[in-house]
Amino acid sequence: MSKKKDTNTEELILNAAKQVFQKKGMTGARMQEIADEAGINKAMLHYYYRSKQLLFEAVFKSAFSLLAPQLNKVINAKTSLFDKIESFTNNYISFIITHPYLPNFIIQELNRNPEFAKKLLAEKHFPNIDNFKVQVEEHIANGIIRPIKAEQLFFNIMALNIFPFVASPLLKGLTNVDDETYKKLMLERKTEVADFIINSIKVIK
Amino acid sequence: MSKKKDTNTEELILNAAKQVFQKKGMTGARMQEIADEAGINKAMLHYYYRSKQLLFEAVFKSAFSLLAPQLNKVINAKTSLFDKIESFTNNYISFIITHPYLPNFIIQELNRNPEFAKKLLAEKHFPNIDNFKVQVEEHIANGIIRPIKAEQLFFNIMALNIFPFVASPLLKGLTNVDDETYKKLMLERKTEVADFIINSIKVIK
DNA sequence: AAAAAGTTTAACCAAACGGTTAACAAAAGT
DNA sequence: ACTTTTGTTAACCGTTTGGTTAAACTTTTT
Repeated sequence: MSKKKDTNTEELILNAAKQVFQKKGMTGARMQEIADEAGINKAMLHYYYRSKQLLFEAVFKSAFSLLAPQLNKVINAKTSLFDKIESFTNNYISFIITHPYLPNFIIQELNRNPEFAKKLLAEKHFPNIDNFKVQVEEHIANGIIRPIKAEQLFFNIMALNIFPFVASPLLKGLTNVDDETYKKLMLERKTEVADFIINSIKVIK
Repeated sequence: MSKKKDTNTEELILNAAKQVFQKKGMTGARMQEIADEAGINKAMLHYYYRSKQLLFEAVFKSAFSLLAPQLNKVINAKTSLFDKIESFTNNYISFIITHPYLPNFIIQELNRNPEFAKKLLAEKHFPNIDNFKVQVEEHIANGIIRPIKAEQLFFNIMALNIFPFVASPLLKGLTNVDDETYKKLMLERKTEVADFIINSIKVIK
Protein backbone atom coordinates (compact mmCIF):
# COMPACT_ATOMS: atom_id res chain seq x y z
CA MET A 1 0.00 0.00 0.00
CA SER A 2 0.97 3.57 -0.25
CA LYS A 3 0.13 7.15 -1.08
CA LYS A 4 3.24 9.24 -0.96
CA LYS A 5 2.97 12.15 -3.38
CA ASP A 6 3.18 15.61 -1.92
CA THR A 7 0.90 16.68 -4.75
CA ASN A 8 -2.21 14.58 -4.65
CA THR A 9 -3.53 14.83 -8.20
CA GLU A 10 -6.92 13.42 -7.41
CA GLU A 11 -7.54 16.12 -4.84
CA LEU A 12 -6.04 18.76 -7.10
CA ILE A 13 -8.58 17.86 -9.75
CA LEU A 14 -11.48 17.86 -7.31
CA ASN A 15 -10.61 21.33 -6.06
CA ALA A 16 -10.24 22.72 -9.58
CA ALA A 17 -13.50 21.05 -10.58
CA LYS A 18 -15.24 22.57 -7.57
CA GLN A 19 -14.22 26.04 -8.60
CA VAL A 20 -15.23 25.67 -12.21
CA PHE A 21 -18.45 23.71 -11.69
CA GLN A 22 -19.67 25.96 -8.91
CA LYS A 23 -19.10 29.07 -10.99
CA LYS A 24 -20.38 27.78 -14.34
CA GLY A 25 -22.59 24.82 -13.55
CA MET A 26 -22.50 21.36 -15.11
CA THR A 27 -23.46 22.49 -18.61
CA GLY A 28 -21.31 25.63 -18.59
CA ALA A 29 -18.14 23.96 -17.33
CA ARG A 30 -15.50 22.62 -19.73
CA MET A 31 -13.18 19.72 -18.98
CA GLN A 32 -10.24 21.61 -20.50
CA GLU A 33 -10.96 24.56 -18.22
CA ILE A 34 -10.88 22.30 -15.18
CA ALA A 35 -7.60 20.79 -16.34
CA ASP A 36 -6.11 24.26 -16.85
CA GLU A 37 -7.33 25.34 -13.42
CA ALA A 38 -5.59 22.31 -11.92
CA GLY A 39 -2.51 22.84 -14.11
CA ILE A 40 -2.51 19.27 -15.42
CA ASN A 41 -3.31 17.32 -18.55
CA LYS A 42 -6.97 16.84 -19.43
CA ALA A 43 -6.57 13.07 -19.68
CA MET A 44 -5.94 13.01 -15.94
CA LEU A 45 -9.53 14.03 -15.30
CA HIS A 46 -10.70 10.87 -17.02
CA TYR A 47 -8.00 8.76 -15.46
CA TYR A 48 -9.24 9.63 -11.98
CA TYR A 49 -12.94 10.29 -12.53
CA ARG A 50 -13.80 8.50 -15.79
CA SER A 51 -16.29 11.07 -17.11
CA LYS A 52 -17.52 14.63 -16.72
CA GLN A 53 -20.71 13.31 -15.15
CA LEU A 54 -18.86 11.36 -12.46
CA LEU A 55 -16.51 14.25 -11.73
CA PHE A 56 -19.50 16.51 -11.42
CA GLU A 57 -21.22 14.12 -9.05
CA ALA A 58 -18.12 14.01 -6.87
CA VAL A 59 -18.12 17.81 -6.71
CA PHE A 60 -21.83 17.98 -6.03
CA LYS A 61 -21.74 15.41 -3.25
CA SER A 62 -18.80 17.18 -1.68
CA ALA A 63 -20.66 20.49 -1.77
CA PHE A 64 -23.79 18.93 -0.42
CA SER A 65 -22.06 17.23 2.47
CA LEU A 66 -20.63 20.61 3.37
CA LEU A 67 -24.07 22.22 3.42
CA ALA A 68 -25.93 19.34 5.05
CA PRO A 69 -24.55 19.71 8.60
CA GLN A 70 -25.36 23.41 8.40
CA LEU A 71 -28.98 22.66 7.63
CA ASN A 72 -29.03 20.03 10.31
CA LYS A 73 -28.50 22.76 12.85
CA VAL A 74 -32.00 24.08 12.31
CA ILE A 75 -33.55 20.71 12.16
CA ASN A 76 -31.83 18.71 14.84
CA ALA A 77 -30.27 20.33 17.85
CA LYS A 78 -31.11 20.00 21.49
CA THR A 79 -31.34 23.71 22.15
CA SER A 80 -34.56 25.70 22.46
CA LEU A 81 -36.30 26.90 19.32
CA PHE A 82 -35.27 30.53 19.67
CA ASP A 83 -31.64 29.62 20.40
CA LYS A 84 -31.68 27.33 17.41
CA ILE A 85 -32.91 30.06 15.09
CA GLU A 86 -30.39 32.54 16.42
CA SER A 87 -27.38 30.26 16.23
CA PHE A 88 -28.32 28.87 12.83
CA THR A 89 -28.74 32.31 11.33
CA ASN A 90 -25.50 33.55 12.76
CA ASN A 91 -23.53 30.44 11.75
CA TYR A 92 -25.08 29.99 8.37
CA ILE A 93 -24.39 33.50 7.18
CA SER A 94 -20.77 33.23 8.28
CA PHE A 95 -20.54 29.90 6.53
CA ILE A 96 -21.97 31.16 3.27
CA ILE A 97 -19.73 34.20 3.15
CA THR A 98 -16.79 31.82 2.98
CA HIS A 99 -18.53 29.66 0.35
CA PRO A 100 -20.40 32.19 -1.77
CA TYR A 101 -21.02 30.01 -4.83
CA LEU A 102 -22.29 27.02 -2.88
CA PRO A 103 -26.02 27.62 -2.35
CA ASN A 104 -26.62 28.83 -5.87
CA PHE A 105 -24.72 25.88 -7.29
CA ILE A 106 -26.77 23.37 -5.36
CA ILE A 107 -30.09 24.99 -6.14
CA GLN A 108 -29.25 25.36 -9.81
CA GLU A 109 -28.22 21.74 -10.22
CA LEU A 110 -31.11 20.36 -8.21
CA ASN A 111 -33.45 22.27 -10.51
CA ARG A 112 -31.67 20.97 -13.57
CA ASN A 113 -32.12 17.42 -12.43
CA PRO A 114 -34.79 17.02 -9.74
CA GLU A 115 -34.60 13.23 -9.93
CA PHE A 116 -30.98 13.39 -8.86
CA ALA A 117 -32.18 15.47 -5.94
CA LYS A 118 -34.66 12.86 -4.83
CA LYS A 119 -32.08 10.08 -5.17
CA LEU A 120 -29.52 12.01 -3.17
CA LEU A 121 -31.85 13.00 -0.38
CA ALA A 122 -33.07 9.44 -0.13
CA GLU A 123 -29.84 7.42 -0.16
CA LYS A 124 -27.92 9.55 2.29
CA HIS A 125 -29.87 9.23 5.50
CA PHE A 126 -30.63 12.86 5.59
CA PRO A 127 -31.71 15.77 7.79
CA ASN A 128 -35.32 15.12 8.61
CA ILE A 129 -37.62 17.78 9.98
CA ASP A 130 -39.58 15.45 12.26
CA ASN A 131 -37.83 16.61 15.41
CA PHE A 132 -38.23 20.22 14.40
CA LYS A 133 -41.92 19.64 13.78
CA VAL A 134 -42.44 18.19 17.25
CA GLN A 135 -40.59 21.09 18.81
CA VAL A 136 -42.65 23.68 16.96
CA GLU A 137 -45.89 21.98 17.93
CA GLU A 138 -44.83 21.88 21.59
CA HIS A 139 -44.01 25.58 21.54
CA ILE A 140 -47.42 26.33 20.07
CA ALA A 141 -49.19 24.13 22.62
CA ASN A 142 -47.32 25.89 25.44
CA GLY A 143 -48.28 29.29 24.11
CA ILE A 144 -44.69 30.31 23.45
CA ILE A 145 -45.17 30.92 19.74
CA ARG A 146 -48.24 31.68 17.68
CA PRO A 147 -49.74 28.87 15.56
CA ILE A 148 -47.76 28.18 12.38
CA LYS A 149 -47.11 25.03 10.37
CA ALA A 150 -43.60 23.73 11.02
CA GLU A 151 -43.02 23.40 7.27
CA GLN A 152 -43.91 27.04 6.68
CA LEU A 153 -41.66 28.21 9.50
CA PHE A 154 -38.87 26.04 8.13
CA PHE A 155 -39.33 27.46 4.63
CA ASN A 156 -39.23 30.97 6.07
CA ILE A 157 -36.01 30.33 7.97
CA MET A 158 -34.37 28.86 4.88
CA ALA A 159 -35.64 31.63 2.62
CA LEU A 160 -34.52 34.51 4.81
CA ASN A 161 -31.06 33.04 5.26
CA ILE A 162 -30.28 31.66 1.84
CA PHE A 163 -32.10 33.82 -0.69
CA PRO A 164 -30.08 37.05 -0.39
CA PHE A 165 -26.98 35.07 -1.37
CA VAL A 166 -28.61 33.24 -4.23
CA ALA A 167 -30.24 36.34 -5.67
CA SER A 168 -27.53 38.87 -4.91
CA PRO A 169 -27.18 40.27 -8.46
CA LEU A 170 -30.92 40.89 -8.62
CA LEU A 171 -31.18 42.41 -5.16
CA LYS A 172 -28.09 44.53 -5.67
CA GLY A 173 -29.63 45.90 -8.82
CA LEU A 174 -33.05 46.57 -7.33
CA THR A 175 -31.77 48.27 -4.21
CA ASN A 176 -28.98 49.99 -6.10
CA VAL A 177 -26.27 49.23 -3.58
CA ASP A 178 -22.61 48.52 -4.36
CA ASP A 179 -20.84 45.28 -3.48
CA GLU A 180 -19.30 46.59 -0.30
CA THR A 181 -22.56 47.94 1.08
CA TYR A 182 -24.27 44.69 0.14
CA LYS A 183 -21.74 42.70 2.11
CA LYS A 184 -22.32 44.93 5.13
CA LEU A 185 -26.05 44.34 4.83
CA MET A 186 -25.41 40.60 4.73
CA LEU A 187 -23.34 40.79 7.91
CA GLU A 188 -26.13 42.73 9.60
CA ARG A 189 -28.45 39.88 8.75
CA LYS A 190 -26.58 37.61 11.17
CA THR A 191 -28.79 39.10 13.89
CA GLU A 192 -31.46 40.84 11.80
CA VAL A 193 -32.90 37.63 10.37
CA ALA A 194 -33.23 35.86 13.71
CA ASP A 195 -34.86 38.95 15.24
CA PHE A 196 -37.23 39.17 12.32
CA ILE A 197 -38.32 35.55 12.69
CA ILE A 198 -38.61 35.53 16.46
CA ASN A 199 -40.52 38.83 16.44
CA SER A 200 -42.98 37.26 14.10
CA ILE A 201 -43.69 34.04 15.96
CA LYS A 202 -43.17 34.95 19.62
CA VAL A 203 -46.29 35.35 21.72
CA ILE A 204 -46.20 38.50 23.85
CA LYS A 205 -47.36 37.81 27.34
CA MET B 1 -46.35 47.14 -44.06
CA SER B 2 -48.26 43.96 -43.37
CA LYS B 3 -48.03 40.71 -41.50
CA LYS B 4 -50.45 38.17 -42.80
CA LYS B 5 -49.30 34.72 -41.74
CA ASP B 6 -51.54 32.87 -39.36
CA THR B 7 -48.38 31.22 -38.07
CA ASN B 8 -45.97 33.92 -37.00
CA THR B 9 -42.62 32.17 -37.14
CA GLU B 10 -40.76 34.79 -35.16
CA GLU B 11 -43.14 34.42 -32.24
CA LEU B 12 -43.16 30.66 -32.63
CA ILE B 13 -39.40 30.67 -32.20
CA LEU B 14 -39.50 32.98 -29.21
CA ASN B 15 -42.01 30.79 -27.41
CA ALA B 16 -40.03 27.63 -28.10
CA ALA B 17 -36.86 29.39 -27.00
CA LYS B 18 -38.53 30.51 -23.79
CA GLN B 19 -39.44 26.97 -22.90
CA VAL B 20 -36.02 25.52 -23.63
CA PHE B 21 -33.91 28.34 -22.20
CA GLN B 22 -35.97 28.62 -19.03
CA LYS B 23 -35.71 24.91 -18.39
CA LYS B 24 -32.06 24.38 -19.35
CA GLY B 25 -30.41 27.79 -19.14
CA MET B 26 -28.24 29.49 -21.74
CA THR B 27 -25.41 26.96 -21.61
CA GLY B 28 -27.65 23.91 -21.36
CA ALA B 29 -29.96 24.85 -24.23
CA ARG B 30 -29.31 23.64 -27.79
CA MET B 31 -30.34 25.50 -30.93
CA GLN B 32 -31.53 22.26 -32.52
CA GLU B 33 -33.71 21.56 -29.50
CA ILE B 34 -35.35 24.97 -29.81
CA ALA B 35 -35.95 24.38 -33.51
CA ASP B 36 -37.50 20.98 -32.77
CA GLU B 37 -39.69 22.50 -30.06
CA ALA B 38 -40.91 25.10 -32.59
CA GLY B 39 -41.25 22.44 -35.30
CA ILE B 40 -39.17 24.37 -37.83
CA ASN B 41 -35.76 24.33 -39.46
CA LYS B 42 -32.78 25.38 -37.33
CA ALA B 43 -31.70 27.97 -39.92
CA MET B 44 -34.84 29.95 -39.10
CA LEU B 45 -33.51 30.70 -35.64
CA HIS B 46 -30.56 32.49 -37.19
CA TYR B 47 -32.69 34.10 -39.87
CA TYR B 48 -34.82 35.83 -37.23
CA TYR B 49 -32.42 36.22 -34.32
CA ARG B 50 -28.93 36.01 -35.84
CA SER B 51 -27.27 34.12 -33.00
CA LYS B 52 -27.91 32.04 -29.90
CA GLN B 53 -26.79 34.96 -27.75
CA LEU B 54 -29.31 37.36 -29.30
CA LEU B 55 -32.13 34.83 -29.11
CA PHE B 56 -31.27 34.27 -25.49
CA GLU B 57 -31.31 37.99 -24.79
CA ALA B 58 -34.74 38.31 -26.38
CA VAL B 59 -36.02 35.53 -24.12
CA PHE B 60 -34.38 36.99 -21.06
CA LYS B 61 -35.71 40.49 -21.64
CA SER B 62 -39.18 39.10 -22.25
CA ALA B 63 -39.02 37.17 -18.99
CA PHE B 64 -37.68 40.13 -17.11
CA SER B 65 -40.33 42.52 -18.36
CA LEU B 66 -42.90 40.02 -17.14
CA LEU B 67 -41.37 39.94 -13.68
CA ALA B 68 -40.58 43.64 -13.37
CA PRO B 69 -44.13 44.98 -12.94
CA GLN B 70 -44.67 42.32 -10.29
CA LEU B 71 -41.71 43.58 -8.31
CA ASN B 72 -42.86 47.14 -8.85
CA LYS B 73 -45.92 46.37 -6.79
CA VAL B 74 -43.85 46.17 -3.63
CA ILE B 75 -41.75 49.12 -4.47
CA ASN B 76 -44.11 51.64 -5.96
CA ALA B 77 -47.78 51.64 -5.12
CA LYS B 78 -49.88 54.25 -3.44
CA THR B 79 -51.40 51.90 -0.90
CA SER B 80 -50.33 51.58 2.72
CA LEU B 81 -47.36 49.44 3.62
CA PHE B 82 -49.37 46.57 5.07
CA ASP B 83 -51.77 46.55 2.11
CA LYS B 84 -48.82 46.57 -0.21
CA ILE B 85 -47.22 43.56 1.46
CA GLU B 86 -50.51 41.65 1.48
CA SER B 87 -51.41 42.32 -2.12
CA PHE B 88 -47.91 41.70 -3.40
CA THR B 89 -47.62 38.37 -1.63
CA ASN B 90 -51.02 37.25 -2.84
CA ASN B 91 -50.46 38.38 -6.42
CA TYR B 92 -46.87 37.26 -6.71
CA ILE B 93 -47.53 33.72 -5.60
CA SER B 94 -50.42 33.40 -8.07
CA PHE B 95 -48.20 34.82 -10.76
CA ILE B 96 -45.33 32.46 -10.11
CA ILE B 97 -47.53 29.37 -10.05
CA THR B 98 -48.41 30.13 -13.67
CA HIS B 99 -44.73 30.80 -14.54
CA PRO B 100 -42.86 28.27 -12.44
CA TYR B 101 -39.51 28.36 -14.29
CA LEU B 102 -39.28 32.12 -14.41
CA PRO B 103 -37.63 33.16 -11.13
CA ASN B 104 -35.04 30.43 -11.20
CA PHE B 105 -34.18 31.23 -14.80
CA ILE B 106 -33.63 34.89 -14.06
CA ILE B 107 -31.59 34.28 -10.94
CA GLN B 108 -29.48 31.63 -12.61
CA GLU B 109 -28.64 33.80 -15.60
CA LEU B 110 -28.00 36.91 -13.56
CA ASN B 111 -25.51 34.91 -11.53
CA ARG B 112 -23.87 33.56 -14.66
CA ASN B 113 -23.34 37.05 -15.99
CA PRO B 114 -23.63 39.75 -13.30
CA GLU B 115 -22.42 42.44 -15.70
CA PHE B 116 -25.41 41.77 -17.92
CA ALA B 117 -27.53 42.24 -14.80
CA LYS B 118 -26.06 45.64 -14.10
CA LYS B 119 -26.47 46.74 -17.70
CA LEU B 120 -30.07 45.60 -17.80
CA LEU B 121 -31.08 47.19 -14.52
CA ALA B 122 -29.43 50.42 -15.58
CA GLU B 123 -30.68 50.90 -19.15
CA LYS B 124 -34.32 50.08 -18.54
CA HIS B 125 -35.40 52.80 -16.12
CA PHE B 126 -36.14 50.35 -13.46
CA PRO B 127 -38.03 49.75 -10.20
CA ASN B 128 -36.31 51.86 -7.61
CA ILE B 129 -36.79 51.36 -3.90
CA ASP B 130 -36.56 55.06 -3.00
CA ASN B 131 -40.31 55.43 -2.55
CA PHE B 132 -40.48 52.25 -0.51
CA LYS B 133 -37.63 53.50 1.65
CA VAL B 134 -39.42 56.75 2.42
CA GLN B 135 -42.60 54.90 3.26
CA VAL B 136 -40.83 52.51 5.63
CA GLU B 137 -39.08 55.38 7.39
CA GLU B 138 -42.38 57.21 7.82
CA HIS B 139 -43.99 54.14 9.33
CA ILE B 140 -41.13 53.82 11.76
CA ALA B 141 -41.27 57.52 12.70
CA ASN B 142 -45.01 57.21 13.30
CA GLY B 143 -44.53 54.19 15.52
CA ILE B 144 -46.50 51.91 13.22
CA ILE B 145 -43.66 49.47 12.65
CA ARG B 146 -40.57 48.68 14.64
CA PRO B 147 -37.21 50.05 13.38
CA ILE B 148 -35.83 48.12 10.42
CA LYS B 149 -33.74 49.12 7.43
CA ALA B 150 -35.87 49.37 4.29
CA GLU B 151 -33.35 47.26 2.38
CA GLN B 152 -33.53 44.47 4.92
CA LEU B 153 -37.31 44.51 4.91
CA PHE B 154 -37.28 44.47 1.13
CA PHE B 155 -34.86 41.52 1.08
CA ASN B 156 -37.10 39.69 3.53
CA ILE B 157 -40.22 40.24 1.42
CA MET B 158 -38.44 39.05 -1.71
CA ALA B 159 -36.88 36.07 0.04
CA LEU B 160 -40.09 34.80 1.62
CA ASN B 161 -42.01 35.08 -1.62
CA ILE B 162 -39.50 33.89 -4.18
CA PHE B 163 -37.24 31.39 -2.45
CA PRO B 164 -39.67 28.49 -2.00
CA PHE B 165 -40.16 28.43 -5.78
CA VAL B 166 -36.49 28.68 -6.61
CA ALA B 167 -35.44 26.03 -4.12
CA SER B 168 -38.41 23.71 -4.43
CA PRO B 169 -36.44 20.50 -5.12
CA LEU B 170 -34.30 21.13 -2.04
CA LEU B 171 -37.19 22.05 0.24
CA LYS B 172 -39.32 19.18 -1.02
CA GLY B 173 -36.49 16.82 -0.20
CA LEU B 174 -35.80 18.24 3.24
CA THR B 175 -39.40 18.34 4.36
CA ASN B 176 -40.20 15.09 2.63
CA VAL B 177 -43.45 16.25 1.06
CA ASP B 178 -44.82 15.19 -2.31
CA ASP B 179 -45.49 17.59 -5.18
CA GLU B 180 -49.16 17.96 -4.46
CA THR B 181 -48.68 18.76 -0.78
CA TYR B 182 -45.94 21.19 -1.71
CA LYS B 183 -48.27 23.04 -4.04
CA LYS B 184 -50.86 23.27 -1.27
CA LEU B 185 -48.25 24.73 1.04
CA MET B 186 -47.36 27.29 -1.63
CA LEU B 187 -51.00 28.34 -1.94
CA GLU B 188 -51.20 28.71 1.83
CA ARG B 189 -48.29 31.11 1.60
CA LYS B 190 -50.47 33.63 -0.23
CA THR B 191 -51.66 34.76 3.19
CA GLU B 192 -49.08 33.09 5.45
CA VAL B 193 -46.14 35.13 4.17
CA ALA B 194 -47.87 38.50 4.56
CA ASP B 195 -49.00 37.58 8.06
CA PHE B 196 -45.50 36.47 8.93
CA ILE B 197 -43.99 39.76 7.79
CA ILE B 198 -46.60 42.03 9.31
CA ASN B 199 -46.49 40.14 12.60
CA SER B 200 -42.81 40.74 12.72
CA ILE B 201 -42.74 44.46 12.03
CA LYS B 202 -46.05 45.73 13.43
CA VAL B 203 -45.87 47.61 16.71
CA ILE B 204 -48.47 46.43 19.18
CA LYS B 205 -50.14 49.32 20.89
C1' DA C 1 18.38 -4.42 -11.34
C1' DA C 2 14.69 -5.98 -13.74
C1' DA C 3 9.87 -6.44 -14.01
C1' DA C 4 5.42 -4.75 -12.89
C1' DA C 5 2.21 -1.36 -11.70
C1' DG C 6 0.84 3.26 -11.51
C1' DT C 7 0.96 8.01 -13.42
C1' DT C 8 1.35 11.58 -16.97
C1' DT C 9 1.56 13.48 -21.57
C1' DA C 10 0.72 14.78 -26.57
C1' DA C 11 -1.76 13.50 -30.24
C1' DC C 12 -5.78 11.96 -31.84
C1' DC C 13 -11.01 10.90 -32.64
C1' DA C 14 -15.93 10.96 -33.46
C1' DA C 15 -19.86 13.43 -32.22
C1' DA C 16 -22.16 17.59 -31.25
C1' DC C 17 -22.22 22.28 -31.65
C1' DG C 18 -23.47 27.11 -33.55
C1' DG C 19 -23.65 28.99 -37.72
C1' DT C 20 -23.66 29.43 -43.11
C1' DT C 21 -24.91 28.55 -47.84
C1' DA C 22 -27.26 27.85 -51.96
C1' DA C 23 -31.20 26.48 -53.96
C1' DC C 24 -36.04 26.73 -53.80
C1' DA C 25 -40.95 28.28 -52.62
C1' DA C 26 -44.25 31.75 -51.52
C1' DA C 27 -45.76 36.62 -51.38
C1' DA C 28 -45.69 41.19 -52.73
C1' DG C 29 -44.72 44.87 -55.87
C1' DT C 30 -44.67 46.48 -60.64
C1' DA D 1 -46.92 38.31 -66.51
C1' DC D 2 -42.71 38.81 -64.42
C1' DT D 3 -39.55 40.62 -61.21
C1' DT D 4 -38.20 41.33 -56.57
C1' DT D 5 -38.43 40.47 -51.93
C1' DT D 6 -39.26 37.49 -48.12
C1' DG D 7 -39.45 32.96 -46.00
C1' DT D 8 -37.93 28.11 -45.69
C1' DT D 9 -35.22 24.00 -46.27
C1' DA D 10 -31.44 20.41 -46.58
C1' DA D 11 -26.89 20.02 -46.80
C1' DC D 12 -22.75 21.58 -45.36
C1' DC D 13 -18.68 23.79 -42.56
C1' DG D 14 -15.24 24.79 -39.09
C1' DT D 15 -14.74 24.59 -34.21
C1' DT D 16 -15.35 22.84 -29.80
C1' DT D 17 -16.52 19.18 -27.00
C1' DG D 18 -15.93 14.94 -24.01
C1' DG D 19 -13.34 11.16 -24.34
C1' DT D 20 -9.43 7.70 -25.95
C1' DT D 21 -4.93 5.89 -27.07
C1' DA D 22 -0.33 4.66 -27.14
C1' DA D 23 3.86 5.75 -25.67
C1' DA D 24 6.87 7.66 -22.01
C1' DC D 25 8.04 8.43 -17.40
C1' DT D 26 7.93 7.31 -12.38
C1' DT D 27 7.31 4.53 -8.53
C1' DT D 28 6.78 0.13 -6.26
C1' DT D 29 7.49 -4.73 -5.99
C1' DT D 30 10.31 -8.76 -6.33
